[in-house]
Amino acid sequence: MLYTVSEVAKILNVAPSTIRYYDKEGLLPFVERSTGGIRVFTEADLGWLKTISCLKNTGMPIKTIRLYVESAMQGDDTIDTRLSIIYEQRERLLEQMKELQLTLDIVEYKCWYYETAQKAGTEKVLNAMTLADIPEKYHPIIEHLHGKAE
Amino acid sequence: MLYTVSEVAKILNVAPSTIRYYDKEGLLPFVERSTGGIRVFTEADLGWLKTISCLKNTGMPIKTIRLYVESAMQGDDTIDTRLSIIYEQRERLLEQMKELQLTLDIVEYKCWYYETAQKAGTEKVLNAMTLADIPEKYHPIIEHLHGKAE
DNA sequence: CCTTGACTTAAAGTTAACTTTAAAGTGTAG
DNA sequence: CTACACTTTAAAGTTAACTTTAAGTCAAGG
Repeated sequence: MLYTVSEVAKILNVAPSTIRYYDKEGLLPFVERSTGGIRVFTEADLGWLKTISCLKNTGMPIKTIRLYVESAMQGDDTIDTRLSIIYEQRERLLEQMKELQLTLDIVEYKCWYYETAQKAGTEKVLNAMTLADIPEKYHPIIEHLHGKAE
Repeated sequence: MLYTVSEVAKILNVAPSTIRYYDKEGLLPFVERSTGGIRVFTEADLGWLKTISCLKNTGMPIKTIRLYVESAMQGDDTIDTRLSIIYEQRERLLEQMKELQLTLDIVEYKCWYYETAQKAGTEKVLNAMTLADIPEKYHPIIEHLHGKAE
């Protein structure tokens, strides 16, 4: 199965211009061209693009992705380089997981907060509460924010 | 306890100019000034800033944060608005969690891939492998990428 | 009082990641 | 063979989120 730029773009849910931009930035050195100069994507290319898309969506800058892809093109001499890029990315992902979890905790507290305010029709009921009135699972996050609940 | 711009910046691990930029963009309407016009942050302001920082770090655009903060300043009439902003953010966070988990799965597979290549000194051993030679836990991710392993 | 370091603003500059535009070429269906 | 949708490129434009600069103001120690 072979794909055009637009088909690949549709699968990855991005604009065709984005794919061309990635190519121009050296992220897709493996993509071949037809005799007329048109990009032809293979199934394997699509696998690469899915990986690239994931790395980009979780914050790896394009320059770093290029370094990784270029290394992979150069073969066995660059295994160490690629392994260390991947290790670093794993660290960053675990960091991001933690940040995401903290934000989710805050957001779930806010959900409870505004649902309570909505039922009462006012935030006053919440300002009047002490810690004892607030479900225990929200206590750590309130402590984290450390000021009054908003 | 009161704080200056630089102190707050240090606590949140950002540049002081970033805090001033957030203020200019209307993210900090609650921050008061000294008679001389210098920003004075309270403990409660810091709580706000931690929330804002989390929302921003998990991809909420500054315009949306402003909408949320401005609503909070307007009191009880905006409880519905704020609740829906928070619900939407929760959706986005759960989406991000999924994307992050997928990327982490890919990255862990790559760790195994390059560690194996490193031990052998070449990627050839991996190209020669069939699915049966690869630990089962990586099968779903290989299927997701669908092309050959890189 | 004066120095010094941190604060203030407005405005311009930077960077990353695209997107748009324009002009031209490709490939396929009728 | 021609029409037409889709592809190509280079170059310019856009947007978000800061950062830097410049010119000035504030506040605490000596």
